[in-house]
Amino acid sequence: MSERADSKQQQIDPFRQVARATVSDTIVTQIRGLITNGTLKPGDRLPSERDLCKCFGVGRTSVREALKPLIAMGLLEGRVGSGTFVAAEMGQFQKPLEWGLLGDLSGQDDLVETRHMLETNAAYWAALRAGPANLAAIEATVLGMAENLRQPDRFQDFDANFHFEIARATQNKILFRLINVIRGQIQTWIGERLSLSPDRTEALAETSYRQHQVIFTAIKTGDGEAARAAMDHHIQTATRDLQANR
Amino acid sequence: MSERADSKQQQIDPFRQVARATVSDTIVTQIRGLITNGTLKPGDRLPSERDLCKCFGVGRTSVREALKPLIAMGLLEGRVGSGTFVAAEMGQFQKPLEWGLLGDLSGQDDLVETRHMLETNAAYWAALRAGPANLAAIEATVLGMAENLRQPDRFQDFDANFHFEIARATQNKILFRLINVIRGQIQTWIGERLSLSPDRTEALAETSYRQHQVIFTAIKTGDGEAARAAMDHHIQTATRDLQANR
DNA sequence: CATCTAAAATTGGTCTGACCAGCTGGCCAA
DNA sequence: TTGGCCAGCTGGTCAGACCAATTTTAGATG
Repeated sequence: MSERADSKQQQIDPFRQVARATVSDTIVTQIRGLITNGTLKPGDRLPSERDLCKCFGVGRTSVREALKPLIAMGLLEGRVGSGTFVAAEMGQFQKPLEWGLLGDLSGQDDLVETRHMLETNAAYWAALRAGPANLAAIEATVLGMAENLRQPDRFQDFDANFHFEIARATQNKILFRLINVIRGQIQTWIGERLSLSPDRTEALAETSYRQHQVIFTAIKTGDGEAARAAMDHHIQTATRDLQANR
Repeated sequence: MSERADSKQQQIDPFRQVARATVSDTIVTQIRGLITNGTLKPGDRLPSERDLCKCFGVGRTSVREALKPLIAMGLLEGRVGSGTFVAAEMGQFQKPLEWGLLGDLSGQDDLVETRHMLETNAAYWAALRAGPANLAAIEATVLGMAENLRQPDRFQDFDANFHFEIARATQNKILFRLINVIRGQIQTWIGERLSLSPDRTEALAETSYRQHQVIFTAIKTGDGEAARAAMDHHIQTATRDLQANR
C-alpha cells in the first residue's frame, strides 16, 4: 500500500503536477460519457476510426487504443468491414464483471452461493419497491411460463426474464447488474444440465412455475419477508435439481 | 432482446461460423493466463513492448492493443520510461468492477444498501467457515483498533482490514471481490465524512470498536446468525452516523 | 574513493503511412 | 429478378519514426 501512496503522492505545492492524462484515456472517458449519457445508444454506429481521428485531432493509434478497452469492457463492439458499434445495453460491462468476479474461478459453488444471496435479497427489495410497471412485467413472465410449460427453451427464457424483472424492480442498479452477470454465468450451466435430461424437464418446469407464482404473489402483496422466503425456497430447489443431474 | 437473439443466432448447421480470434485477443489471453496462474506475480515487470513483439512474433501495435485492455482492467500498470508491471493483487479487476457496478451511478444509496447485504451475509459465512488463520487475522485487526482509538487514520485502516478479513474468511472469492470493490468505493466517502467532524470521531471509534468486538466474538463462536445480526447492527449504525454528518 | 551531474540508452505514448481481409453496396450480365 | 463482380470502406496489423519521462551509465568533481 505504501508504493501505492507514493505514486499518488503528487505535488501539492503551487507547482502542481499536471495530471498527465494520456490521450487515449481522455478519449476513453469522452466516448464512455457519450454512451452513459445516452448520446450514443446501443446499436449506434460510431464514426469510422479514421473519422474519429479527425474529430479528436489525434492519430489513429490513440483512437484505436481508446476503443480497445471499451471493446474489452463490452461497451463497444468492433466489426471488421462494417464499423464499431455500441453494444447492447445488457452486454455492457458484462465482460469486465465476468472477468472481475469470475476471472480464474473454476468451480461454481461460489457462484451458486452468491446468486442465492443476491436473489433472495432482490426478492425482498422488489416486494417493497416494485411499481405497477414492474409488477406487470413480472406477471407477464409468469404468464409466459404458464403458456410454455412444455417448451423448455421458451420456458427458460421467461424464467430468466422473471428474475431479470425482479432484479430491476429492486430499483437498485448495483444489485441489478450483479444479478444479471451472475445469472448469465449460471445460465449456460443450467442449459447444459437441462439438456441432459429432457424427460425430467417438464416436471421441473411444473414445480418451477408454481414457485415463481408464489414469489410473484408475495412481491405483489408487498410482503418482503415472504418474497425472500419464497425465493430462498425456489433457488434451493432449483440448485438441488441441477446439482442432482451432474 | 430480439436483436440480441439475432446477433447470437449463429449457424448451428454443419457450417459453423469460424471464431476469428484476433492477434491481440490471443495475446491478451496469454498474458492474462500468465498472471492468473502465477507465472507473473504482482510487482513483476513485463518485458518491454519491443521485446514482447519479438517473443510473440507480432507487431508492436498488436502487443500494445493487447496490453491496453489489461491495463484498463487493472491487471497491469504502465509506467513511462520504466516498463509495464503486474498490478497489486488488490487492485486487479478493481477498475472494471467499479466501472461495471458503479459506472455512471451518482448516489450512494444503492451502494450502501448493497454493502449492507453483502457484509451481513459475509459475516454469516465467515462465522461458519473461518479457519484458525482467518480468526487470527480478524482478531489482529480488532486488537489494532483497540490500540488506535484516538488515531482515526490508523483506526480506519484496521477497520477496513477487519471487513477485508471477514470477506476473505467466507472462502467465497466472488463475495470477497464484491465486498472489496464496494467497500473501496465507500471508503473515500467515509474519509470525507470523518474529516468533517474530527471531534465526534473518537466517540464513533469507541462505538465502532465495541461492535467489531461483538462481531468477532460471534464469528469465533461460529454462530452465523449472531454474526449476521451483529454486522447488521454495526453497518446500520455506521451508515446512520455517516449520513447524519451530511 | 565517494558523490553529484550530465549524457546516453531504454521505455511507454503517439503519429504516420501502408497493407490485408472482410463487409457493403451498386453495377452489370444472364 | 437473380447472381456474380468490383470498387470502396472498415477494422486489424505492421513497420518505422519521434516524443517525453525515466533509468542507467559514464564522467566530472570534490
